[in-house]
Amino acid sequence: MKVKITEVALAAGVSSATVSKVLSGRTGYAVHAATAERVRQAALHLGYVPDLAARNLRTGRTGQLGVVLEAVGSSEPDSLLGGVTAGSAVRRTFDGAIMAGLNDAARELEVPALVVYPGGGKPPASYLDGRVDGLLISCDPLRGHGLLEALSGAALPIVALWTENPPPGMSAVDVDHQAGGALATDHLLGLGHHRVAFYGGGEASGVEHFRRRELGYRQAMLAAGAPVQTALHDGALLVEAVRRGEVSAVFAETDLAAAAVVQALSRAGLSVPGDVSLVGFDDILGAEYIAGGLTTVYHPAAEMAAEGVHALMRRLQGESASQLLLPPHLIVRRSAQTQSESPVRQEWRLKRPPKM
Amino acid sequence: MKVKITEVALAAGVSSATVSKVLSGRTGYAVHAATAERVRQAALHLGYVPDLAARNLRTGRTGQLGVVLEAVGSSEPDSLLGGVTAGSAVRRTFDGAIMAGLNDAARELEVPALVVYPGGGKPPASYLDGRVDGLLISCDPLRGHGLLEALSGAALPIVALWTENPPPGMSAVDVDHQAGGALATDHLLGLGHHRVAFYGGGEASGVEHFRRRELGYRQAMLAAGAPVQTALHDGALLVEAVRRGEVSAVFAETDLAAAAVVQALSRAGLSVPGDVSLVGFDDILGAEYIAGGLTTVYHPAAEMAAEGVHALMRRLQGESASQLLLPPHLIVRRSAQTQSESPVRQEWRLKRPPKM
DNA sequence: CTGTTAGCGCTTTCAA
DNA sequence: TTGAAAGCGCTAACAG
Repeated sequence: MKVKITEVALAAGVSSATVSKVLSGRTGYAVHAATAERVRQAALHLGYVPDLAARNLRTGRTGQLGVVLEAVGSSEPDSLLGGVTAGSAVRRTFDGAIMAGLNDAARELEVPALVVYPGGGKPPASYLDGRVDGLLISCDPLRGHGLLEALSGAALPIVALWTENPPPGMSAVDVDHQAGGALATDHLLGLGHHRVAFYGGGEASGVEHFRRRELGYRQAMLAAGAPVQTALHDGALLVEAVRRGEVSAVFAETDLAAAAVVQALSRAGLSVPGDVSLVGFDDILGAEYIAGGLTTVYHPAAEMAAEGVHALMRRLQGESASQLLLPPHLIVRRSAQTQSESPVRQEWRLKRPPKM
Repeated sequence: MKVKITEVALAAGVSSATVSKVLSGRTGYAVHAATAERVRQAALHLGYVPDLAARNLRTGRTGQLGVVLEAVGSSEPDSLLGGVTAGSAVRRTFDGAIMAGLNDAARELEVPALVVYPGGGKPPASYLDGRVDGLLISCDPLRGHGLLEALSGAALPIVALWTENPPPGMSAVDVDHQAGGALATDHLLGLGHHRVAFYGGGEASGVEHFRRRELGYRQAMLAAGAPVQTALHDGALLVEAVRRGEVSAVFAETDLAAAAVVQALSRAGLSVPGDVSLVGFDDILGAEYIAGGLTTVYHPAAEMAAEGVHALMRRLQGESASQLLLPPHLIVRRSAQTQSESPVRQEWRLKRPPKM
C-alpha cells in the first residue's frame, strides 16, 4: 500500500533517520553525497510520498496558507455593487481574479497548497486548528471589518485583502481607490472637460472603497480648479444636468454604473462619447463592449492577491506587519474624448469610425 | 500556549480517551451525558482546538477535499475562448463561479476546508500526499485530458469537472453543451427564423465543448427541417450572408462571439435584433449590455462545481463513480425577436418567405 | 461507562 | 557521517 520511510531506508540500506535527512527538504544536514543519492533513487523507485500529517505533527508547521473568501458564494443580493443589479457576477469575477493571483504567487513561492475555508458558518475557531501557517482574508467591503476584529488577537499571522486599515498586528493590501478616482478624473480634465460629474454614491455609499473613489474625484477637481459637483445616482437627473449643459463628462463609480449611465443617456437620445464622455472603474469583463469601449480604471485584484501572498510569506519569515496600497492604472478606450470632438453627429461617426 | 487534550481531561476530571470520545465528533460512543457536558465545558473554557495533524495522522483521513484549477492564473493567451481576444477575463469569471459553487457545497456538506493546489509545476505526486481525501479537478478544455490520464491509476477518488468522458473509475460532471446549443437554436426557430446560422468554430474549433454546441445547433435544425448552414467565423462573411438574405438569425458559440457579431453587424449598419436575431452562450458578466440585452444560454458553472463536490462525497461514502450532465437553460432578453417583428428596412426583406 | 495503552509516520536530538 | 530512540497529539481497541 503506502510506502513509508522505513521501507525506503531498508531499500537504500540506511536508517530511517538518514532517509528523513535527505528527503525532508531541509538542507544543512551532513549526509554523504553517495548515500543521499542512493536514498533518492530508492525513494523514486518505490514511489515514496511523505505523509504530510506525520510531518506536520512532528514539525508543527504545514507550509500551507489559509484563505478565507469572505464574500464568495454568498447568495445575498449584491445589488449594492455598482449601484445596479448584477447578480453575483461581479463578485465572481473578482474572486476569480483573486484565485488567479493567489495561485500564481503560490506557484512562484513554492507554497504547496492553499487551504480555502468555506466561511459562512462558524468562523474563527476553525482557522486556528493548525491546518495552516498563516491566513489570507479576502474581506467583503460590504461587511465591514467584523471578521478581522474577531481574529484580532490570533497567534496566526494574518494579511487582509481589500483593506486599508487593518487591526494592529495584521498586514493589509488594498488597491488605492482614491488614486484611481483621481486618475479617472484627471483623464477627463486633461481632455478639456471641466464640467465633470461623479456618478455613484447611491445605496452603495456605505462602501469605503466607493467613497474613496469619489474622494479622488473631488481631490482632482479641486486641484484643477474645476467645480466639484454633488454626486449623481439617478439617470434622469443626469440627463437633465447634461441637457442644461452642466455636465459634459462623467466619472462613474464602477463599470456597471457606467453601463447604467450609457443606458440612461441612450434612452434620452444622448450618446457616449458623442454627447458625454465617460470613464468607469474596475475594467470588468465586457468593459470593451460598453459604449463601444469603456475607458476605465483597471482594478488590480489579482495583483493584490499575489502581493498578499508575498506579504504573508514575509511575515512567516519574521518580518513585521506591513501595509500596501496598489496603484491602479487607466485603460483608455473610446468612451472619453476631447471636448472639442464631442459635438459630432451620430451618422457621421457610423461612416467613419474613429481610429483607436 | 496550545491547549491539548490532556489538559482538558485534567480540567474535566476524566481521561484523555474520554475527552477524545466526546470531542472527536464521532457519535456512537457511550459517554454519560453529564460527563460529556463537563468535558465540553472544560474544552470551551480552556479554548481547546484539536490539532488536525495529530488527528489526521491517527485516523488516516483529513476531511478535506483537494481542488485543482487547471486553467486558473495561467497566463497563456486564451484568445481561443469565444474566438475573440478576452485576456484571462472569461476564465476568471468561470473560476470565480467554480469557487462559489465549491464553497456553497462545502459549507452545506460541512467540509471543513478545500485544499487548492497551485498546479502548473509538478502535478500528480503532490496531490497524493495524504493532504486530502479526494480530488476535484477543474479541467481546462483547451488542454485535453492529460492530467486526468496521468492520475488515472491513483488510489484517490477523483471527480473531473468540465468533462464528459473521464478515464474509467473517475466521476465526471459537465454541462450539457449540446442540449444548450439545441436550446438556443430552438428558441430562434420558435421565433419564426429558418435561416439560422452558427457563428463560431474558428480557432476554437478544437474545443470539445464548442463542437458540442454546434452539434446541438445541427440537431435542432435537422429536427425542424431547417437548412443547416456551414459555420461562420468571420464578420464580413456573416454580413454578406445577411445581405443576401441567407441568414436572419445567428446562434453564437459564446457570448463573446456574440459581441463580435454585434460589432461586425453594426459596422455594416445592421442592427441586433432589428436586422438579425442573436442568441449567445454562457451568460457572462455584461451579457445584459450586449445588444441591449443578449438572449443567451446560461452556463451553470457554479452548479457544476457544487455537483462535483456532492459526487466526490458520494464516492467517499463508498458509492461508485458517476457521471452527470447538467442541463443549461435559456435566458431570454432582447437580442432575439420574432421574425415578423423585425423592422423591415432592407429591400430583400420585402420578399420574405411566408411563415409556416 | 471510563481508563489504559499502543501506536499513526515522521523528524530531531544525541551518541556512536 | 550515520543510527537509535523519543516523542509530536490524537484515537481506537481493549480491559476494567
